Formats: sequence, structure tokens, C-alpha cells
Amino acid sequence: MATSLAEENYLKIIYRLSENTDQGVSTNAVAELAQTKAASVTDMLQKLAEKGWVIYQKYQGVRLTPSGQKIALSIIRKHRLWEVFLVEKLGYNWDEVHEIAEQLEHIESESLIQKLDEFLGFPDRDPHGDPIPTRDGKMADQIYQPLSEIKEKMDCVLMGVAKDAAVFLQLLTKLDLNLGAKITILEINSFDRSLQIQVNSAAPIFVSHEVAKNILVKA
Amino acid sequence: MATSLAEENYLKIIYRLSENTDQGVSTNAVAELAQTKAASVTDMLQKLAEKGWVIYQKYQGVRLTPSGQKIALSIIRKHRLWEVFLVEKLGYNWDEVHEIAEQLEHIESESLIQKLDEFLGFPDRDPHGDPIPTRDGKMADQIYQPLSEIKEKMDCVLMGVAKDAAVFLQLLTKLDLNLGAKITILEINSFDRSLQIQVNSAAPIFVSHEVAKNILVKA
DNA sequence: ATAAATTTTTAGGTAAGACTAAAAAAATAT
DNA sequence: ATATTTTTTTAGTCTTACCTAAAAATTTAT
Ligand SMILES: [Mn+2]
Ligand SMILES: [Mn+2]
Ligand SMILES: [Mn+2]
Ligand SMILES: [Mn+2]
Repeated sequence: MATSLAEENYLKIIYRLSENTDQGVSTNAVAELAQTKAASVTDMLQKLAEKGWVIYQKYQGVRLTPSGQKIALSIIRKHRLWEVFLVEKLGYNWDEVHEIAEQLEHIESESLIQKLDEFLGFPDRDPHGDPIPTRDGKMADQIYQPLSEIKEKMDCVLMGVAKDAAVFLQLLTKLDLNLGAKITILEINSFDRSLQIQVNSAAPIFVSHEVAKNILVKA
Repeated sequence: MATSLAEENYLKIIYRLSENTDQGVSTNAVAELAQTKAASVTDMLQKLAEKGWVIYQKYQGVRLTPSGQKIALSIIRKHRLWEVFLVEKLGYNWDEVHEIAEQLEHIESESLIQKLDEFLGFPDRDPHGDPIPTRDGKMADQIYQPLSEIKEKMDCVLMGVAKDAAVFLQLLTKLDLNLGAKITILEINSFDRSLQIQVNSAAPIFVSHEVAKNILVKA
């Protein structure tokens, strides 16, 4: 069955909110991400349920059915492949591509995404370190951990980010914290949990706990 | 002012119908290309006129204003650049790209189309030989002429097509009539104006007047 | 010049996807 | 256990872009 742009965006949002929990997703949570009102969300959830893409019962929150999940993953696949294209082929920075990919992810053509994947050399992570779902809808787990959970004195490598916001990514770029950067944790301040770290053996810098939470690393 | 997808498509259609005439474009002509009803077209023309993109007076047909023309040309520019991308970079055939470009042409990002243009090496023709409007909205004239207007015994080179339809392009491909093909007109049959031609010095073939009209060549 | 045919516009409706205000249910506090 | 607060749903509108049927204007034929 064909999906409208609005439906695709809702399914993607429900998918994202389901990732960290096995509870149903609340109407308000969806409304916030969709930048719309709860009443509009209720309308849409009823429609998505009729189409068989979500399980929805009044006041019980919503969850994706397998077919709804499949649609969400195909949109995420397209989003991430286009992000790779924008960075690798067109020379964008990682903080500039999300909004454009939000549009490109809705282009409908099986063959297009197939050929794009091939053109890009079948990447398995996007420019933010997020796994790209496969053609048959399997997504690798996020195997990296937040920098905030690494112990003092440890070395690690920046593999991704948990947040796409341009302001955040721009801050990282300014601090030379790019994908692949080598990070050494010199000290964790117990007062505010901020960290003193060394990036690629340069002079030490400070980052807040909030920043460290959104940086994904491998030891 | 922002343009909706429907508005962009209408402006593009009006542009296309205006190319061959300096008369206003009729409601019915627009309706046919838009695959919609005349009543819907009237509605939209009134809206486009309010936004200042067309001059419209009841029963008098419609024509683009300079700002309407500018929008139309920017959509056409995007359409053709994406077609080049699809053929040159992703390996599509020229008969497969139109529908996908119809979607891609509505992606909104100045920088994207700028970078795409650069990535493609600033092409000035699309895979069908059509000129790509420049960034500031100038489009080169179609300098090629229909094969149907070439005299007997003359040599020419296939530079483009006047029709994008997949069935037509597939026929050309089957006949080895690709961009750059060398064509010699052996004979024009006065009965039905069909032509006997030689393509790249291969065995002679026949093409109808209808086909010849839609093949653009340079002598 | 008038009649007939065609084209175009108007009038009135529909579906999608949003909104506000009010009602109902659920969660939290006393 | 009841009252209060918060969340969610319902009811009623709005806008965009489409539709059909009918009316009006224009064009073509006689
Ligand atoms: Mn993104
Ligand atoms: Mn990403
Ligand atoms: Mn095309
Ligand atoms: Mn083309």
C-alpha cells in the first residue's frame, strides 16, 4: 500500500521512540517530535492502525506492527544512504546533511536506492556513525557506547553521535571531534561529571557531561 | 514565497506549453498535461495569479510572469541536473530517469543543486539533449532541428529528443538511435513521409514521420 | 445572424492533515 | 478515597487540491 509523506514521517518517529523501550509510545511524545498537536497525532494513529501499520488502542500508546516497522526501516535506510552521498560525494559537512536527507528519504524508487547503495560502495554506517538498515530491513545494533560511560585514563575512538542537531555537530567539529578522532580521558570531574580529554594528542580540552553522553565511542 | 509541489508542477506545465507560442495557454491544455480536470485548473490558476506567478484573466488563457518563469526554470534546472546524475553516475538508461527526476526536482536546497552541478562537471545538456537552465535562470535555445526536416541524402548527428516518453526512448535504443548516433537519410517516402535511414553505417532501417519529428539532430 | 458545439468558470463537495476548545480518562497528590 | 493535574480523545473548523454537475462564455457551423 502506498504511503504518504506524513504517514512515513509518523512511522519513522514511532520507530525512533520505540528503540529504547518496549512500552507503547505515548501520543504526546509523538506530538513533540512531529512538531504538531496531540489531537492531530490521535487522528493519524487511528489512520495508521486502520492501514495495519501500528497497534493502537485508546490511551494505551502505540507500537509498530512488522509491516509498519518495515516501512520505517526503509525510510531510515534511504535517509542514511542519502546522508552518505551528500558527505562523501558532494562534500557536505556532517552537520549540514540532515535536513536535506529529510526530504530525499521520501523519494520513491526501489532501483534508485539500490543503485545509490552500489554507487556509494555499500556503506554500513552513515556520516554520524549510525548503522544503515539492509535492503531486507535488518539494522545492526548500535555497538558503540557513550563517552560518558568510559572510565578515566581510557583511550577510545569516536565512532558516532547520538544526536543529529547541527549546533551539536558544529561544536564537535570546532573541537576537532570528528569521526575517527582518538580520545583519551584524562580526568572526570565528579562535581558536574564534565571531562577533561585529549583529542588526537592535542592540548587537553573540557567537555560537559551532556556532550559526552552524545558522543559514541569504541574502546 | 514558498511553493507547494502542486504549484511547482503547474508552473512547469505552463512554461512548457508557452515555449512554442506567445499566446496565453488554455485551461484545457494545462488540464491534459496535469492529468486533472479543467475545473481544478481554473482554481489553481486563480491562486497562482494571486501569488503573482501568472497573468490570468477569465477565458483569456494564462501566461507566466517573470517571477513565475523564474520558478519554472529552477524546477527544470533541477529536473535536468538530476537526470544527468542518474544516467552519468548511477548508470541508468535515458528512458528510465524521467519519473524519478519528477520527484527529485522538488527537493528544496540551493546548496544541494549547486554542489550537484559541480559534481557533474557543470553539464549544459541533459541525457535527452535538452539545455539545462543556468543558475540565474537563462536557458539556451534548442538549436537542433527535427530529423523530419532534414533533406534527403543528408548526414546528421542525433543530439536530442523532443519527447521523454519511455516507450519512445526504448524504441530509439532498440534501433541503436542513441545520443551522438550518425544518421544518413537515404530516402523519404512521400506517401507517408516515413524515412529510410542508416545509423552509424549499419544496415538501413525505416522510421515513421512521427518518430522523425521527435528526433533532434544537427547537420 | 442564429444555433449548436465546445471550452471555461462557478457552485458545491470530498479527503488529508492540520488546528482549537471541550470532554473524558488516567495518573498523581492529598 | 477523593480531589487535582495531566494526558488523551472527540467534536467541530480550516486549507489545499482535487472532484462532478450546472451555468456562462466563446467558438464554430449553418
Ligand atoms: Mn539524519
Ligand atoms: Mn545520520
Ligand atoms: Mn525528464
Ligand atoms: Mn530530460
